[in-house]
Amino acid sequence: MAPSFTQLHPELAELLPGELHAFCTTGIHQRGERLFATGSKPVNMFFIRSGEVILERIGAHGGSAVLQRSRHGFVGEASLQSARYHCDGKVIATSEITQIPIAQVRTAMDADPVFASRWITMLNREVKRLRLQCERLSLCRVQDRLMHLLETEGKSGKYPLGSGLKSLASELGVTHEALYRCVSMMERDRTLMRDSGHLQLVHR
Amino acid sequence: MAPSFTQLHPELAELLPGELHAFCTTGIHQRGERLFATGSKPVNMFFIRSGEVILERIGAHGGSAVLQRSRHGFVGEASLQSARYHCDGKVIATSEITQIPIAQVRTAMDADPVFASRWITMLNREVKRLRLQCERLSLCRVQDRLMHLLETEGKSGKYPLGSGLKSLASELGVTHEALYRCVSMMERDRTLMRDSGHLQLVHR
DNA sequence: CGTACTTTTGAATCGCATCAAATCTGGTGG
DNA sequence: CCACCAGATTTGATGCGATTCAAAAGTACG
Repeated sequence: MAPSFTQLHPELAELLPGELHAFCTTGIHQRGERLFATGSKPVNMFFIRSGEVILERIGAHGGSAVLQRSRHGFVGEASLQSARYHCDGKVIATSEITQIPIAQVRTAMDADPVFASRWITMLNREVKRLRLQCERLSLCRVQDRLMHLLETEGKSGKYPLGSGLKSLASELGVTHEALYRCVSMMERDRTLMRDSGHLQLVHR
Repeated sequence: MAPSFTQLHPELAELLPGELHAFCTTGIHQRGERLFATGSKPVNMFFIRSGEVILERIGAHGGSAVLQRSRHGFVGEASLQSARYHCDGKVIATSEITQIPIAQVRTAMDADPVFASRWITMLNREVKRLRLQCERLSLCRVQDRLMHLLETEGKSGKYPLGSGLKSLASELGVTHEALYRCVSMMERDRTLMRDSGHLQLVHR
């Protein structure tokens, strides 16, 4: 990871007050890298410009669950006021990621009400997205979950795949075999189209 | 619903700055009442002192999904900056609920950085709870979901039931039959104890 | 060209949804 | 007080769909 002084992503630049920009460092992270580990003390928060990162929790029985899969936006933003991380942050595709020191963010937020308000807006969005994800996971069949995803997260049914269907499967909480079968069945039904890196829902 | 001027719940009184207290009204709501409906404009947010409320989304195909089941704390807090509700708020057990006008909250938050900071703390907690719920719903078997709930939400494995197992079932995203069977099986296994209104996980 | 990973297909099994029906419960009105 | 009703609880039978295990083929990358 080589920190550089690239221009901040517009979305991030707009959210963060100017005096924080200098504290941000942007770098390339490779697949397999861990941004943070369960139990460690949060120092930075992360903003994904491109690539793919998952939040993963390792259960007592060894099994792992993906809490979130993110290809753009904040990761670990809830660590703002946490003493410890409650999950792992893992890079699963080469990613361009901006690090922002938490302490500075906290200071700036206490001083700048407008910044705090924007931050609350972002958290509200996140809460809604998570509620939708819960709704999705409460669906029984794989096809229902996939269609729910395409309808709620996609743009008019079009949804960009990150690093393949396998990672999507874990986000949907199903095995990759089940998702592969579901996709190919929907393609045969002409309910779904798959072109390079995209899923497109076909309304009929 | 008869608004009264009861003392605010301590948790709420601590969160809200003093000048907002006067705008809060607390009342009793009966089962079946709707606090708000999908598509309507948010005017109040709600704090549950006791009882039980669910956030429910009605799907296009008519099926319903419970986004959240709450017996204490805020409901509809993400509506702070929303133009419309994206789900229904339904009372499913006689509840004591405090209403707080959103406009006043917004005003107070812009003026009071400490209040904004406390609000962010609350939202961060909510985000974490939702991530745990997603993790839970990504588990395959009913028993795994139930144990996950008892381990993460309960106090040393003890978890209070609200209005029965049926409502718990919908929170876990399974049919009530499956949950009933799972509970009675775990009781036979001596993995779980059920006394009046409580589930207690037995570690062995 | 070999290695690691994804994608794909197959077969067997298991757990849950579904449909059905009986019992139990608390609360309401006669 | 009792009959009655709505909803919760419980048990049973059946079928579907996903998991699981296995294996082969495709693909990216050093």
